[in-house]
Amino acid sequence: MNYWLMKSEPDVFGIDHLKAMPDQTEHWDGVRNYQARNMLRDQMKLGDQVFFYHSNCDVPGIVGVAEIVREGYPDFTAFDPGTKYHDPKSDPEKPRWYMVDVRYVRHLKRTISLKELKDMPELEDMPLVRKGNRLSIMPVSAEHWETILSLE
DNA sequence: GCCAACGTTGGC
DNA sequence: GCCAACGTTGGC
Repeated sequence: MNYWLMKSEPDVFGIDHLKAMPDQTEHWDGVRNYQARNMLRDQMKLGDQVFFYHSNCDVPGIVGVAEIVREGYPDFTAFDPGTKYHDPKSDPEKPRWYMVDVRYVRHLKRTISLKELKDMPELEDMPLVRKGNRLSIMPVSAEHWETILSLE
């Protein structure tokens, strides 16, 4: 079992949106970064646990837990000329972008803010708190996962 | 709204 | 293959 962190802007698609979806499940579309794509396509496995992170908001931080319920498959929004995620270079025969399906598990009892995470010496190796890291999907070690949950 | 950090693009 | 220009992310 692997652990992950996935960022989303609550104004666009927050954890409450996920919870409100049918089956509390949604496909995680729109990732247009190769490093993140490789994780979606190759590494995320059924049952993997995910921290749901809110970015670009008043209090950026981890707000809940989700899990992977479908492994990587082509991100069809790349094929749709009508959407902002359209990428003419992604060919349905040879898709460039991938996504997974994610299901809501629970809210944390409280938001664990980015600031709080940055203040934890145990988490200084976490990519999330390192300067300039803009990846929207990143792996979380089992140790960091437990440390973060212990803050709840 | 600003801007640092980073990724991508494309001319050469 | 280099690198300048440009676009995006995301904290503040």
